[in-house]
Amino acid sequence: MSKRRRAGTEEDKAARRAELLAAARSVFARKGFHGTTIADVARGAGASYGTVYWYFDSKEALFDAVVEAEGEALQAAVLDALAEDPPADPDDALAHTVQAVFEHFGRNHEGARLLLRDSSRTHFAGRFLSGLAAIVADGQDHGRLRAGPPEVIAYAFASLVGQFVERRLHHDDGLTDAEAAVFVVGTLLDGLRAR
Amino acid sequence: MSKRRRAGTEEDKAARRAELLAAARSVFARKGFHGTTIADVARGAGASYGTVYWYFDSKEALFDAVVEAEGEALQAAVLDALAEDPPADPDDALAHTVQAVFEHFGRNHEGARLLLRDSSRTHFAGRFLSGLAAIVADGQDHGRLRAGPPEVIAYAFASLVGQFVERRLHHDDGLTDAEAAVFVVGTLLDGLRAR
Amino acid sequence: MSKRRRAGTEEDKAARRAELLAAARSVFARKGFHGTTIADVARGAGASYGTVYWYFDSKEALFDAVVEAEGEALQAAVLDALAEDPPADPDDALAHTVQAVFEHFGRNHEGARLLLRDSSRTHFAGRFLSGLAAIVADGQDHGRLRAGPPEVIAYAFASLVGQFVERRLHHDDGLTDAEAAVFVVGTLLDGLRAR
Amino acid sequence: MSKRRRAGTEEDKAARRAELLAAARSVFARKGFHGTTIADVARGAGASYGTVYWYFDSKEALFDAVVEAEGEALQAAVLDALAEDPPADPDDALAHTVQAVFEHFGRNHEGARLLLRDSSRTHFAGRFLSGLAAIVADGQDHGRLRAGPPEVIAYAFASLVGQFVERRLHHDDGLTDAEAAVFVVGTLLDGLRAR
DNA sequence: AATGAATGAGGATTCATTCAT
DNA sequence: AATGAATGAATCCTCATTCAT
Repeated sequence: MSKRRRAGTEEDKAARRAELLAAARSVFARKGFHGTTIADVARGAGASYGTVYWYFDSKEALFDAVVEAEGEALQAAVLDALAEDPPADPDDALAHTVQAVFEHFGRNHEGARLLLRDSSRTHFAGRFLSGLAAIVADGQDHGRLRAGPPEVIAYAFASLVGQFVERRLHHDDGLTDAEAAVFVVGTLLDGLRAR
Repeated sequence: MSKRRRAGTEEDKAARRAELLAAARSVFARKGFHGTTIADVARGAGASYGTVYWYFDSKEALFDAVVEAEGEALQAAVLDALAEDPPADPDDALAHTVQAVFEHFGRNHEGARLLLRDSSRTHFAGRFLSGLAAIVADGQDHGRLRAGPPEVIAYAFASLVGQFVERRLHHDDGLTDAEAAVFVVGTLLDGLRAR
Repeated sequence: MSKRRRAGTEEDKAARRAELLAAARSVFARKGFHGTTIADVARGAGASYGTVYWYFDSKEALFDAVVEAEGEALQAAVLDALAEDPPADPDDALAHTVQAVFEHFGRNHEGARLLLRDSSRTHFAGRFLSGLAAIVADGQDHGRLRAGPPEVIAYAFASLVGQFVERRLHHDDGLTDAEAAVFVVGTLLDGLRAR
Repeated sequence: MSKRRRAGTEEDKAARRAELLAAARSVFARKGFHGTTIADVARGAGASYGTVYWYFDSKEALFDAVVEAEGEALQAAVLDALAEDPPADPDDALAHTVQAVFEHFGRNHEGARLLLRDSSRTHFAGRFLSGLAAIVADGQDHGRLRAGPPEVIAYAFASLVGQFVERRLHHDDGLTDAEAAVFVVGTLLDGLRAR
């Protein structure tokens, strides 16, 4: 009578987890953490109420897993982009990275929303910053970037990226994100290169 | 069990409202919209449960009133600062404004949190942006600011301000906000001024 | 500052009570007992919150007073009608009475609703029944009405009246209440007169 | 503190729903819609607070379900009675039907109260009237019933039934409902048959 | 007499989480 | 593994009533 799913090998288990994660991703992105109920997620995954708790300890843990995965996807996207079109010099790396992030989020609104709303919960920036700071430091050492605390500069770029992505999620008017991004980030870079 | 408060003249009423607002401000800043309960606010104001509803129609309305007040405080702070130390030329105005915002939030962490967390609810940025955009446009007309869409540039500054204020709320390490702000905003300005 | 009403002679006091009663009547008729709040009544009377409690002990007492007044108005209307057009013989009295009730409620929808909705609270019928039963008994003694318990017969008439008035409150289609009433009550009378 | 109930097969689920419905029926009948709390119902069913909401969407929905069931029970009772003792001729059908209703409610005070109090909420009459009107029309066509709008006549009978049932709920003095009903409805019928 | 602020006990509803099956 | 019924704490909001002024 009850719609049990197939018995389940190891892969099945992983697949089920992935389904739940996907459903959660979609709902969290759409409704935010507080607006999402476990029931939403279960329904979205075609799973049953308690199943969510078989795979995740709590709503919190589920959210964290979703954000974790999203962060990894972003990182992979950036690495891919850099591998495909390697930056010529250190401070080019900064521009390329930022560009890659914009592009990733341009293709992936759900991910963007996920990492940016409930930001007090995601601490997304943190993950991203150290990498960016390293790039900045490298640019300062070997490129033409002005001196200054790398984490602060990295934070500035991350902020611009985050906010411009968010901007795109809200109004679609005016110039594209991509264009806005190029302009603003370029301007900040110019400032850094100045003198 | 409970002592009734003085019945109240007009001033008393305003005072009571202010007390509730202050309590709400504090709790909302600390716990966010969802994390805050009406009971928290009432307790914080030394008032009784239903009293909150005598002064405000709903939790939502209370939150809006708090945010509204906070926005006005910010605006006043900026105007004061500009009046006290009038900018010499148009693109100085931009720097002064941004500086004033940083300083206001530096003195007023609660306000910062209020306007920045639950940002999807506050729509704080919106109010701020048009003013900033006007300043940018002016700087482009009469100052030395590079051409480019003023709203986008304004958005960039607002983003930096917002994120750096938020940054300060989280980690107190490294250089001061003020310093960070001066550095980053200065850098962006330099970029704008660059040829 | 506070909009005190004129100081108040005895008549003023009575007038105030009447205002409150009128407001209450209107609101209770429209929203029923549970749907009505003291605030509604106060607002309707242009009075202040606590004033209601100066004149009435409780919501319940207020409601009772309204119903009481309404019952008296009905009684007066019926007496008036009978005085103006005195029934020729005892079982005519029954028809006239019922007719008068219909007409009164036809002119006075609010009153009808008041006495008929929340009927478990109004016990309206009770007041009306004894009078009606007396008329029936008289009709049995001196008219052509069939034998049978007068209270039961009275109750039957009251029921028909009440329900047909209520019917009118709900749908305005088909034949008029007056017509329907004449028909049905006439039919019942015919039955009573039969053999 | 609380023992969880058996988890439940399909039948268990239906049984639980039935328990809740029964409890609700009893409480609603006793206290009316407004007087009933969800907690009352839960307690009455030996269930927990939220369980009510597992089976019903809202208090309103619960009430509707109760009324629905009650209406069906009445209908079934009438059909049974007519099947068991088929009316000889068309206007007998009217008497039998009315009689069956009286008897059903005589056995089932809770049901009566349910369908008659909060009547603005139950719209019970509506369901009943069309059937009755058909019977009346038939009686006019093939029986000895006087001409006149069938819905109005049906409404009259329904009113009498309803009010007499309600009467019995309030005072138990004098002659039985059954007797009263027979008398009054018989009288109305006599009127209809007259000439 | 009148006011209206203050109180606080409800009451409906939601939802994360548990657990028997 | 999976189900989904059961739980009950938590929360928003309403409103009759009181009472200091």
